[in-house]
Amino acid sequence: MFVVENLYLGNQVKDMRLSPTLKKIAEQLNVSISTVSRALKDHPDISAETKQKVNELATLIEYDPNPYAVNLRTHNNKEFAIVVPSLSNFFYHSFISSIEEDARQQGYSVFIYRSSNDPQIELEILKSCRLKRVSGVFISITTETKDISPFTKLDGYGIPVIFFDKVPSSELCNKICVGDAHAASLAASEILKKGIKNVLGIFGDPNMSITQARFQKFTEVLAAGNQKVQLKTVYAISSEEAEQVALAAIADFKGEYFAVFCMSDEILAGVMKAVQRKNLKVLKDVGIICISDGMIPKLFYPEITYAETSGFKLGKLALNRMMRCIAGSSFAQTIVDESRLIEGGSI
Amino acid sequence: MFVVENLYLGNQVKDMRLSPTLKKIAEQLNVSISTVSRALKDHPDISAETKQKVNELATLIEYDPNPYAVNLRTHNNKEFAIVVPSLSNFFYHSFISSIEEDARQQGYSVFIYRSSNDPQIELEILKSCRLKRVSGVFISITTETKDISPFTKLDGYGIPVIFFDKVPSSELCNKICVGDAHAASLAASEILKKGIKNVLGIFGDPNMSITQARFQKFTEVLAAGNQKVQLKTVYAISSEEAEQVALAAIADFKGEYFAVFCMSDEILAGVMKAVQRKNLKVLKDVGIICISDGMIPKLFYPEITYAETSGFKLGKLALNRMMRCIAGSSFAQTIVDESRLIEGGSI
DNA sequence: ATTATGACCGCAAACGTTTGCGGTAACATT
DNA sequence: AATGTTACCGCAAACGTTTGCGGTCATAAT
Repeated sequence: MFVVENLYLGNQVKDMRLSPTLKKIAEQLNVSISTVSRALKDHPDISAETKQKVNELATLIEYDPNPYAVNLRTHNNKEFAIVVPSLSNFFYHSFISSIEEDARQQGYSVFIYRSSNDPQIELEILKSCRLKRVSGVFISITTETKDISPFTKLDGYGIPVIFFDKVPSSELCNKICVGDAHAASLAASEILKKGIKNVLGIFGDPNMSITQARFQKFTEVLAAGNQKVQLKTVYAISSEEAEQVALAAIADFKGEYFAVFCMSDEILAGVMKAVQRKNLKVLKDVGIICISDGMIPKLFYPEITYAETSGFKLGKLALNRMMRCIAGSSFAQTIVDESRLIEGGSI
Repeated sequence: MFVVENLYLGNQVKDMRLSPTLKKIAEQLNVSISTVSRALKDHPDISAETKQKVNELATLIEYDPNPYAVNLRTHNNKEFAIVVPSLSNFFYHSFISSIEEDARQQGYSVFIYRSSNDPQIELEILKSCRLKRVSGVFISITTETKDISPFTKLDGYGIPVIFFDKVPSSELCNKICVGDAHAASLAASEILKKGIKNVLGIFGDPNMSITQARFQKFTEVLAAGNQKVQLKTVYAISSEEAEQVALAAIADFKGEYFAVFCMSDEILAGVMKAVQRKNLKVLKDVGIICISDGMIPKLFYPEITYAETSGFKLGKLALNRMMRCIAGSSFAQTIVDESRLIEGGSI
């Protein structure tokens, strides 16, 4: 690391304090502040002539209302908060990206908060949201979050809370989630369709509801098929563990064809490393299928077939729901985004 | 997608308006608002007894100052803005993550804005930052941004602007950037060290300064080596293009060993697809080296050797610099984070 | 000539803080 | 007894808006 110190910037601290205000416009034009305020919002009480004068001066000096003053009066700002356990995850990125895009178009800004999967931090963040009187909160809760009363409390304050991805089990809240069961069943069906005999299913943290849902449906669909499939399931809570599991399986199956189902990108990453390490040819030596947002699967050749869980789509759905809530809807809705199978040629 | 409508939430809109304020505490305790305000900030003028009463009631009714009122008075909020061209990029994620982490600890919140690489949107975002009177802005500018006066204007308003990653060429601003030249030279040196004869260098958009810096240094170092290396350089502006280029090269070299230098993750992704498609063994048949944040290289086996550009480290540096600016530093500093080589066994 | 009707505009309070300044009482100092 | 200190506290203005209400004119209706 190296540093270059450059020229002195001088003290041109043109203080914020002298930024354009209604008062300044009013003084300039010899009218009252209220008149200026009303003129700018095209109030019928103000004459066309005055409106014009005001607007001209306003654009000239680049007037813009002070959002803090406005909020103080109206209790109405245009800010959303998105709270996620972690940012190192492509799914959240696309979700955030999706929200940000639409929100900006509607004049909203978005705060990003990261709970680090710590319920304590999550609470602090919620508090911050309450204090800031954000217009709404999108949140994917931590795996440890048990008590959802802080969220309903926020809702009670008039701040809609939309849960997404990691959602509480309660039905008295707005939830937008990935169709875990559906995605798992898509993958399982695909395996059945290909008539594969040996299957290794690798799943994530068994304590997470998402894992349970995927596990349950995957095994169920596979069992319900009218073919005899040999299924082995394992939990792996990290990429490395997944790699180990896969290596062991490769040794076990000694040359026999088998398919691996990876519940998540993380697991897929580990599995693919094992596959490459053992120099197996995907599709020919081993079949791979996973549930993913779609970024990682596209890094390999052949691309990995996956049941898509689109953060982008989820974002659109969530914002939509949020807007309805703000508009006054008071139903608790659970929206499940069913996924579709994206064929990549890996199975 | 399917939807479940659930129970009616009722009209428990416990309006924000009746949230705890200084006034309410004051009335309860029969003291003045100023006394409450001062008691809460441990002002010496207030007696220990009063302080205690106030604090007790305050925590009881969960008082927290209204940030809008505070800002209106003090012109001082605790919010940073991060502006990036796109969010679909691991580097920015780790940068954001890094900033968010430290910022939160210091009581700051962070806004995320995405310019979509559109200078027009970028301007709007800057305006929004000005209106919100954020405490500081971290920005990676669009590739089209020519005029940096809007940024210096912000600085003039007392809002420090820290450029990162994609930075303007002007030296009158605070810049934190990746050591492009250094990273490129690390990669080139590694290639020389391994005594590789044939090299394919794939670079991104030739109009970007980052590309130019990397290209220039890479070729320079390679040429300066005292070995004869056969270097071919190509620009590829997408993952797909990179794949095509690599496929062509593989055909060209027909079995001869060569190394590929990938300027970015995107290019690496394309190249790796070509390698897998042609069933080449990395390290044995072909050497790979790249510049990366480190996520993608770790998805392969062997892991790809890369010169690290750490968004995480950059974030720390940037926040550090920001704090200094807020504290009053008025030097324009350019900080370059030199990268280090992470050996992955791919070359 | 008086009254009603609009059209247009300003007063002032309120939102919830912060803070300079001034005030009061009690106590210590001459 | 007059003065100086000290410890505590409140007044009021200010930050920049929004908005109900009332006011002033000129013009139209009676």
